[in-house]
Amino acid sequence: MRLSRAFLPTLKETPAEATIASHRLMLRAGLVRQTSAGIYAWLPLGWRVLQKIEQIVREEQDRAGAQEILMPTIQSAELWRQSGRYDAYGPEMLRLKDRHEREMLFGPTNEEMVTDIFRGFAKSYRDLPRNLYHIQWKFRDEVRPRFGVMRGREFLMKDAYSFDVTKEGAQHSYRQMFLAYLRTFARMGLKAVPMRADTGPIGGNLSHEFIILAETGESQVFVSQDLLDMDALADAPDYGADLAPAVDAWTSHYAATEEMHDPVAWEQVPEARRVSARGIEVGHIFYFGTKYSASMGLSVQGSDGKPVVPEMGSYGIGVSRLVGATIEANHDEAGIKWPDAVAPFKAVVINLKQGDSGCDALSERMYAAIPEALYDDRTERAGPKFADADLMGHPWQVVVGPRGAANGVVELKRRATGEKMEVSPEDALKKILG
RNA sequence: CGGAGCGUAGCGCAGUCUGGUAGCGCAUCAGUCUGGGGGACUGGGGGUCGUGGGUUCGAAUCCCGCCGCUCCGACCA
Repeated sequence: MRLSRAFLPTLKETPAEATIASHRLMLRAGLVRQTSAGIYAWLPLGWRVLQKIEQIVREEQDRAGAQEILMPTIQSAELWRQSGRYDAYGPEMLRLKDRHEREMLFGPTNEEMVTDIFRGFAKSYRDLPRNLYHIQWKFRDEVRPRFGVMRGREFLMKDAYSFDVTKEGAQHSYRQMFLAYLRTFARMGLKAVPMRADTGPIGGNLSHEFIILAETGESQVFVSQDLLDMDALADAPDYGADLAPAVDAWTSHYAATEEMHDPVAWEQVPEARRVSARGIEVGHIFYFGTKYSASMGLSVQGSDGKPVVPEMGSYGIGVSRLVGATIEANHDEAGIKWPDAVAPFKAVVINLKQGDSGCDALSERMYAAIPEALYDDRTERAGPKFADADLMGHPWQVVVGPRGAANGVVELKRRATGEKMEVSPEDALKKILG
C-alpha cells in the first residue's frame, strides 16, 4: 500500500480522552476512532491487525478440532428465558424490541443460542463430542467503559462451546482448549499465563483465565518464574491423545490473580522465582457441566438407549481486546512495536527523497519485493516519515536515501530493538522475508 | 451505581470569574525555499462556542433543563 493514497491518519497530539498507552497509541496511529462510549470504528491499520489476530485464533481453534460457525448478534429473549438468564443477567444486557414489540437483545454471549442450535441436530451420543465456535461482535453495556478497546461495550470475541457425553470427555475438551489457547497467544508474540479462576456468573466448577503480563495491566498477578520460562510452542500437542500430563505441567506452577491469591502457597515458591506483576485477561475457559443443556432440554440418546444430557464448556478469547493488550505489552515512547505475527504491515519502505530517480527506483524495487509492505512515498521530509514509521510500529523499516541509493545500500531498522544496519537490498530482503 | 470534571475549527487548548459580536499552536490549502528524525517564510480557508430555553439593548461568558464524553471508586469478558 502506498502511504500517499492510504487512509492511515496519524495524529501528532494525543486526544484528551486517552489515558493509557494502548488507547493513546491506537488513536494516534489511526487504528480506531471512537464513535460512542466504549464503541469503536476500526480504520485500515487497526482492522488489519484485528484480522491477523482473528486468523491465528481461527487456525488454532481448527487445529484443536473446533469448528467455525457464525451466529447472529441479535438474539431472541425467548431463548434466554429458557435458561433463566433473561431476568438474571441484569442491565449489562442491551435489550431491544422489534416492530412487533418482540423482545430481543444484542448478544453478550452465546450459550443459549448454541445450545438451541445444537439440540436441533444432535440426537445420538454418536453426534458427540463436538466443539463449535464463532468470532462475532458482542455487546455488554458496561457501567463504565474505559481503556479504549480493552474494556469497550462492543467487542469482538471468539467463543467456543463444547458438547460431550461424559465428564471425562468434557475434561478432554477443556484441555484441548487450554493447550490451544497457550499456542494461540504464544503465536501472537504474547506471554500468556493460565491461572485458576473464579467461575463467576457463567457457572460451573473448572475455569482458567489466560493473562498476559504488561506493566499497565489492570489486575495484580502472582506467578512463578518457572511457569514464565515454559515455551507453549515447544511441541505441538496431539489433541487426540491424553492431554492431562501436558496441562498438568502448566498448572503445577504457582499462578494466581489477586482474588485467588494464596499467600501460604506463594511462600512455597522460592523467593528468587516469585514474580509479582500486572496482567490483562485475554482469555477465559469454563467447564460448566449440564447447566445449559439441562435447563434448555438438550439431550441425546446414549448407547444404552437412555437419554444423556451433554456436558458442556465454553471458551472465550477477547479478540479486539488483544489488539490493545498487544500494544500494552509492546510499545515505547515513540509508538507501537508490533510482534511480526500480528503486524499490519511486515515492513515500511521509507523513500527519503521522493522524486529523486535513484531513491524512487530503489524504493519501488523494495516495495515490490516485500509482500505486505507499506510504501511511504509521500513528499514529506525525513522527520515525519520516521516518526510515523515508529508510531505505526512496523517490524522493519527500509530506509532509502540519496546516498544509499547511489551506493546501492539501504538502511534497515528493526523496530523492536532499534537496531540499524546498512545492507544491500538483497540482504535486507533476506532478513525481512527470512 | 456513588463521587468529580469537561464539551469553543480536524487535534491540543486560551477566552467564561468581571457579558460588548471568537483567538493561539498543530493540521489543512496555494506559493517559494529546504531536504536523513514532526523545517522556514508569505498568503489563504475553516467555528450552529454540545443542545433547548431564560435573563439582558447585547450571551461562548450569567441562570435552568437536557444530551454527550472523561476521570476516581464499586462492579465486570
